[in-house]
Amino acid sequence: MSTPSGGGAKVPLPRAGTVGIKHVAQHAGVSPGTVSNVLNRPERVAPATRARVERAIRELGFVRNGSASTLRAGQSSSIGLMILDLGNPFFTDVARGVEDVASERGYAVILASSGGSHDKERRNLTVLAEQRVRGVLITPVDQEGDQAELLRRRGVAVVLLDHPTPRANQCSVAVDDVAGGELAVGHLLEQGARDVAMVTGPSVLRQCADRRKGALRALRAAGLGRDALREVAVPAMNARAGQEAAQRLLEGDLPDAIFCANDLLALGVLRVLLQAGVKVPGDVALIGYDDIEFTAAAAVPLSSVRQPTYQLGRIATDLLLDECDNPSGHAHQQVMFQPELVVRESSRQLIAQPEG
Amino acid sequence: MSTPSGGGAKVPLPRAGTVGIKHVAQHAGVSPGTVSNVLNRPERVAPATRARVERAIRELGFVRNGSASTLRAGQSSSIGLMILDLGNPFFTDVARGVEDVASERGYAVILASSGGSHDKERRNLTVLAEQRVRGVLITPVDQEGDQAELLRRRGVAVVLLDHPTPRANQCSVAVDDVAGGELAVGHLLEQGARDVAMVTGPSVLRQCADRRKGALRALRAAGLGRDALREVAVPAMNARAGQEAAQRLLEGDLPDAIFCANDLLALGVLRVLLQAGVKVPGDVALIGYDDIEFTAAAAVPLSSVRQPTYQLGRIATDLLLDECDNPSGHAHQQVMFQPELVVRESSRQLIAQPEG
DNA sequence: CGCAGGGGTTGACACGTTTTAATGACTTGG
DNA sequence: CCAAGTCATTAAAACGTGTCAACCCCTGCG
Repeated sequence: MSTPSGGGAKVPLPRAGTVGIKHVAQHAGVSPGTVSNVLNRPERVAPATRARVERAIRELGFVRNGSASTLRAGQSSSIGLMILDLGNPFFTDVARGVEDVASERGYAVILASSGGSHDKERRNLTVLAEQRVRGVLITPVDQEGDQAELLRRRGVAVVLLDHPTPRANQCSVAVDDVAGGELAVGHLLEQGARDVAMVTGPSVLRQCADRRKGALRALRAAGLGRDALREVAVPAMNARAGQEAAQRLLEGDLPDAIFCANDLLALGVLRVLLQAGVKVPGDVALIGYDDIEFTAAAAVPLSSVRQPTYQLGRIATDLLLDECDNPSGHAHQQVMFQPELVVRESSRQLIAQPEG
Repeated sequence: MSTPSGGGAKVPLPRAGTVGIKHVAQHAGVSPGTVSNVLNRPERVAPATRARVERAIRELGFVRNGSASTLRAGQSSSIGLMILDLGNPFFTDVARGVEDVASERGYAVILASSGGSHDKERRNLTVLAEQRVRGVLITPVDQEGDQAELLRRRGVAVVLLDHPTPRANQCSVAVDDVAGGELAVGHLLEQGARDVAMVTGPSVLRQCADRRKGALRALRAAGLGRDALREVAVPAMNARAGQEAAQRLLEGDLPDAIFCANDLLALGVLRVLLQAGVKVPGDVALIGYDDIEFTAAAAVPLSSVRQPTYQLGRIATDLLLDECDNPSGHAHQQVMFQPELVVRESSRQLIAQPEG
């Protein structure tokens, strides 16, 4: 009974993994169509038949061939998620939000990271397009190339993630980085800083450009010119790059305060400053961006700008799947969150200092 | 010329994204077989023909249908990577190694995270199996269920990642966690600790169990019984869980030293201890595990146990792809790395203390 | 001039699933 | 007891690509 090879096997079972719907059908004594029904509309199959088919599936170790389903259906039931950097907790938090919602709504997520490279972005998007994903969530490397536009023309739903757009023909979810930059630097100025440095990543990254714009705006509001902002650009957005930036700053006169375009940079900067005997915030105030989990546990608890990270992922995915499930009746939305200043020890001082 | 709808379109072009090899063939005035050749064996096609086809591909915005290819080929050219926790830098570092090698060798990576849940692990593996991935790299949730075994039976190559195996019928890449636990606790004892606590995650996790085993071994070697080890088990392996563990420890007498099963836990513990006014390492020595980037920048630079993370990913992927590309002539290997103790401030003291 | 050989191209089929229209069995009401 | 349904199941036709044997045409050699 339990020997699958027993029943007059007209179709011999090749290596496992090649068991198809037909084999199951034969084993259960039904037609392939019925097996398909068991898999996709179980309620249309008589209970007895269904049980027989399900047993055959178990016994043969059948696994549905997703390629064939997708081919037949014309589209898969997965979405692509393209982020900038796997090593940045900001993005992995976003990814958690995406996965949770997708899973709730019966979609699988294909996660890919561009690492900030146009080339990798393009290659990964090609793979996603070939997989006929239902839609794509993307944090683009920059405004230009606009790979996303190509996808949208091909009928793939696209939602921009952590990237606002003025265009009304697509969804986007973002946090106001200009406001965030203004918050951060405004706070530093309030604390008495007059000579502010900004450590920033590649200027093609919108996040960097916008946060810088906000920083300049804060300076202007305080009656300072843009020369008041010393800029240190590094080629990446991780702690190592932050260390490099700090070393460069140590070569000259130190500023009053440093605004880092993200927390990873800030952690790197902090480390080098402390090693060099610079007191934070005594000698230099420091603030980062993203408020990742580790900032609170840093050598000096780091001030930062908080974003609704997990929510960002959730909402973007909701928008995307709404568009997928109901392409015609979908109204594109551009969602913009406001960031929140989180003040910790690293930037508390200056004017308050004289007392001690 | 440039109007695709121009040439006596027998096959009308439906919505973009539905452009198939046939449309391209017609547009270029060749047969579908030739287009396929251009895509897969360009050298067999005459240069002039190839150019014509490539132009048609560009003009029509053709994108190969991966499902159809995979269906026809019987297997895809992607591999699955199943990790325990997206939020742990250890795993994202591993993932970087995997992606780099896979990309070098022409494979795509489908990244999935089980989050330590059997259920999610099983669901994700099912998706991977349905996608007919060439192979799977997996850090299993625990030894039991052995979902990986099922995959292997179905003819999918499987390499265990960060998980050793005694079985000779499969590849595995791991770091000796027992040795790591012994290193960590041995170090704490050398520093004069006598009352050691271990903060650990779910005991089903092999990493936790092995590191604990190593810890006990170190105690035994020092002539101490296993009661010398106070254990605090928390349900997750992140900073929040670490905070919870520290709060529990604060309710009773504090130990001399704390060994955390990973750095995220250690960062959480550190934070709560410092907030409670406990001096680290003055009152309590602390050591973590994994040596993630943030440990060095922590409030008190954290001692840890370093693993060759990126290499782990690279080597595992090499093994997997060797097996995929040459299934018959492949010799299974069980690779085991040795961890390395990294001593920083958080565990330096005790016996040296009396001097100051 | 005829023929062998080979490079270039073609056409048809197979991959495994889903779907649709049609078939068969079985129930119900007249 | 038959007609008209209802419900469960089936057979066959797609989806888009890759492969393979067959075919055509041109060149070079006898």
